[in-house]
Amino acid sequence: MPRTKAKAGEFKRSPCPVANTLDVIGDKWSLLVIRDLFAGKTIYSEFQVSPEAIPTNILANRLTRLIEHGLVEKSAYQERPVRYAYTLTQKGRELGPVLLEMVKWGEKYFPGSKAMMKK
Amino acid sequence: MPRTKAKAGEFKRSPCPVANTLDVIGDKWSLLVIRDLFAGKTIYSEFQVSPEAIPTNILANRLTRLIEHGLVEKSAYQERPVRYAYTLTQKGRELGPVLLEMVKWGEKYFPGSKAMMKK
DNA sequence: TATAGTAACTTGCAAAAAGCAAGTCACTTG
DNA sequence: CAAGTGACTTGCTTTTTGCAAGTTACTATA
Repeated sequence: MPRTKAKAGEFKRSPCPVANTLDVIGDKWSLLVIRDLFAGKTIYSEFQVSPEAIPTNILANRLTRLIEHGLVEKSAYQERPVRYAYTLTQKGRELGPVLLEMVKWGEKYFPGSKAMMKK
Repeated sequence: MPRTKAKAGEFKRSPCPVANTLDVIGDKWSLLVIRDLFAGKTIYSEFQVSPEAIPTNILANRLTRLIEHGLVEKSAYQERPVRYAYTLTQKGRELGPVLLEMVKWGEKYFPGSKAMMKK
């Protein structure tokens, strides 16, 4: 029997804001999806063609997780066939500074790497 | 046959600084160890008593990874018995701003969470 | 109308990483 | 010399990843 699905934020492993933040975005992929959203990408296939080549099942999983945590919204932008656009919520956009600091650090310590983020 | 051990930074999944940064600290635990180092912790047992209760094998693994990536240094601070102190390198300390932004975001979106980081 | 194509996922399964408990090693202390 | 302690390591089960193939709902073409 699968265990009961936990709602976003229901369990906390600690009272530390860093730990709580990591429980939402602490993995190899979530912040890359958010980076793409900042870069203006909105549809499934756009995320797939990023240079890191995220596996499709992981992408689907991360998008629903980000929605559950309230960082991303999904809305149909056309019918027949229905197509969805993913966009950042205010909560998601407020991760911009985190991303920005990672860009700075990454550009400094991985020479040759270069951000392509929109502001 | 186990595959050849990759040196830190040898392979890159993309030219993006965010992706490269995540390859170093993109998991649930690494930044918590770094947080503890910022908080002044230096020895193994101190990291273990943090509220998140990191499993001992994961702690050992993360410390060596952080050393391999040049974010942390290990030095004996006493002989008989030999005891080691872990400290941040300059490269590691420069992750401070990333941590700081996570603290801000976490404090905003996880009411009740409160940072205990030293500056 | 049948055939092919496409976007957006879902499913199945093997491999890698995480997590828990117990064990080891080098000492120190009573 | 028996017990204790800090710092890990090992073994094993569970969970998460990652790859590939399959599915669904349409559209476009012959």
